Amino acid sequence: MVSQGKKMSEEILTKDLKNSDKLNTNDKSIIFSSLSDDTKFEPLKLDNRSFAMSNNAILGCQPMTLVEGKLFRILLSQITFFKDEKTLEYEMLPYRIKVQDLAKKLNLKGNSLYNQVQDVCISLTTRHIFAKKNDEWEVYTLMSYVKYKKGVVELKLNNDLKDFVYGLGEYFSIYQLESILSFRSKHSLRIYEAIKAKIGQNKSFRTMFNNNETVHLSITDKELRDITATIHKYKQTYDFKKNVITPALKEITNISDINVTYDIDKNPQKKGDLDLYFFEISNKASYSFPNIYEIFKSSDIVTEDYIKKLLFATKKEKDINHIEEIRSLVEKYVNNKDAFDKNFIYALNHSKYSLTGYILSIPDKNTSKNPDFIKPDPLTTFDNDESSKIFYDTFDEIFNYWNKLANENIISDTHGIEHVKYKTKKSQRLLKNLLDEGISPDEIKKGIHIANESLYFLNNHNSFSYFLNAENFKSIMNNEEKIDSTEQRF
DNA sequence: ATATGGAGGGCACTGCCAAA
DNA sequence: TTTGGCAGTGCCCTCCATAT
Repeated sequence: MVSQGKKMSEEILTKDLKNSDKLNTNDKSIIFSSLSDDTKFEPLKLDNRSFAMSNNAILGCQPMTLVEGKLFRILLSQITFFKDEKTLEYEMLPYRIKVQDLAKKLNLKGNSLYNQVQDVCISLTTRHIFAKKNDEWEVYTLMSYVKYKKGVVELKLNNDLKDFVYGLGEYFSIYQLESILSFRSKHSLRIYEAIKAKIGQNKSFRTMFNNNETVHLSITDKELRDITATIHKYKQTYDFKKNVITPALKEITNISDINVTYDIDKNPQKKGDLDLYFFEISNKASYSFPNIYEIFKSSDIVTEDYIKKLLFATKKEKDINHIEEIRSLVEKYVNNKDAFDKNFIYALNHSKYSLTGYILSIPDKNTSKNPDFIKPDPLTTFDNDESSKIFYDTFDEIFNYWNKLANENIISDTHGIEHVKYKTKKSQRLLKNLLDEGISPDEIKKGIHIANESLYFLNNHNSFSYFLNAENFKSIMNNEEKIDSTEQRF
């Protein structure tokens, strides 16, 4: 079927998907010979982080299978940007992941996991996104390349996607990956995304949805067929409803955070109105999603990567230099859900100005433009003034020791004493947890010293708050933190 | 135009066995 | 033990014949 030799890789990349399952792709030494050992990469982390996609992309046409769609979204959820020093352009990093881990995430079963993963990765390179607006249209291929070597696949998204998928649209949508990966039908996935995007880009829909009110929106037949990539399929409308819309809405209602039903216009004024579907969407009250607060609540998840992603999604790449400040503010709010939701998300949605500057103005009610401004409450409570004083004295002692070491050593100037941002309520809360577990201030200072000595900070876990996290602290004290060369970042 | 009940092809999933 | 091949099963997706 496939000729042997150097032509093979070329053939695979240009092959029509229908034939890809018949390819003999076992000769990895030929196909992947160009993968060098020292290729830098960002490890693909398999958690439940959200991902962002512009509404232009969501409402466009994405013809691909269910598994391909899931893999694409896993990749989107893991995007990390780096700045090319020469061109000053931002590029998306390639990802590497063990085949086993990827198969697990994609819920692939059976024993030929390597072939299944290989097949879906290769077929993804043949896929594209298509968006049309009036008489303009755009098509993007998804992948730059896919490589495999020694149990690890390396995937790189097409760098041009960063504008289309991430930045171009005024609106973007954030979803939790977990729900997306649960769908068993590709139509469910796409219709769900479209509904969320349409709610997200309309202010009154958004408000109603967040207030658990029922949202009514209409989608034309044409639009729905674009979204589901069924424009030339299901010529009988009834079939389309029966086999696409109805099952998809059923699955969405069963699995996701929303309930959806639909109806058609029973009394059309004009003939064209026959093509209109009316969707009725309600928020499942018990399900808090998608929620940036939840994402940021854990210090383990407030990563630079995620903030970068939000910045790109809101076209605020310039603010990347202020990630630490943003993170600091997040930490300040992190125990106050109302303040966080109202203030931070407001800033995110009103990114007319510099996002950083705008967010940083929020703590001052006088300068905040947010009409619903909520001043965050004190985050730590004590029985009496005396216990409060003892705690804050202890905190100052630890904090000053941290800064003393930072000033004397070469850790990083971001830990210098001028950066009082680390003296946040969150840090205080974390310290309180440590003290409550019976760990003495002296032991904590010893931990700072050990961390400082042990190259720990080189492994990107270099914030005061991270250090004070009980779990992280214990692992440092037990010397469990190891520098793994396969997990270095740029 | 709406509704019913499929066929059939392929996708997703599973288990068994062989090979390395 | 890990990985790959393969066949069987059931579901997803699409299309169609027929009836109301």
